[in-house]
Amino acid sequence: MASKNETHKSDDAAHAPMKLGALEQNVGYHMRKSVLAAQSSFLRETGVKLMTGQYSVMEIIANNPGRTQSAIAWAAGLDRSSLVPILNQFEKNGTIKRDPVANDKRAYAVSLTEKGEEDLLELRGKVEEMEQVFIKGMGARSHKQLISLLNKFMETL
Amino acid sequence: MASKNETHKSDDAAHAPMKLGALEQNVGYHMRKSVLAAQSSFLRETGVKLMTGQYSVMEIIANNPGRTQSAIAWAAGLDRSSLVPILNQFEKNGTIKRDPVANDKRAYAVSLTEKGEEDLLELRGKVEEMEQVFIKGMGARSHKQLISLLNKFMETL
DNA sequence: TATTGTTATACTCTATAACTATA
DNA sequence: TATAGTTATAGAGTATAACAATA
Repeated sequence: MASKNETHKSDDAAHAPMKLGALEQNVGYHMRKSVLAAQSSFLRETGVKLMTGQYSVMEIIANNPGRTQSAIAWAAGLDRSSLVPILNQFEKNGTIKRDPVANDKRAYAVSLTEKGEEDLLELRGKVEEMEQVFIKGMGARSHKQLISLLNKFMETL
Repeated sequence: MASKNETHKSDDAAHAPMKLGALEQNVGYHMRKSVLAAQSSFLRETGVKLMTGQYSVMEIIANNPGRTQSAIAWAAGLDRSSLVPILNQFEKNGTIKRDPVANDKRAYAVSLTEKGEEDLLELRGKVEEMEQVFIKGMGARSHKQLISLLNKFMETL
């Protein structure tokens, strides 16, 4: 940020009384704001600047070792082509490996390396620490309910 | 998307059985996925490709006419500099105008033009149509609760 | 000195289309 | 013909730093 008055942490007197109108009942607005706030909060607390979705991709690979890139992209909600640079970076870092698939020479079986497993453990620790802040802040019940309602929301799309 | 098997609308047999592991209890993952899904869903239904936050900025201006760019940026969760190209575009389209401020020659009082009001009305109609799909899909009670929980979530940050 | 708006710049994230090598 | 991965390319969307004008 270029100045200090633009974070939502401090509601500056000069800005605070802003009306939202129709935005107030708009799920998209609240979700977008929550995501942005959560991202900068995570960066602030952990110092880790996550490439959006990087952690998600790692968890998906960890939980589904040996799957193809297409399957991973699908699970992450990304295009095949969008996953390529992410996996290239991971491979370069020694986080993942691409093994040949038995009966299909076009595809790769993607999995975490040992280093990848270690990296994930560390990253997951930080993510879960953050999650605990949320859980304590809003209550375990609300936290659980929020996830449940987000899933319900996605089902309507 | 480059192929048809990567949308979450169709859960293709080849991809469907993917485990999420720790992601399952991760609010950020679910929020991010919801936002992405909602965006592409809005594009699919309305054909309107909204610059992220464009609608939000219009509503903020409409509900707080005459405020400065800094105040608007703050309310939208953006940096001052990030708002400039958005407002330039709006000004070029004849959506907003920048008037001088009485006692401060540095600042502009931003407001919608008549055309801007009309544009917003049309856009708001489409957004509210989409919102009705959500409300019908998940139930008015859950919809309201989701917004409430998102606000609660943001307070923890 | 501090603030408003702006510019210049750069980086992240994502997609589309076309290519290659297989199937 | 169709699919898996890749490349080349482009376009949002955002931020930081530095600047001119003004406070």
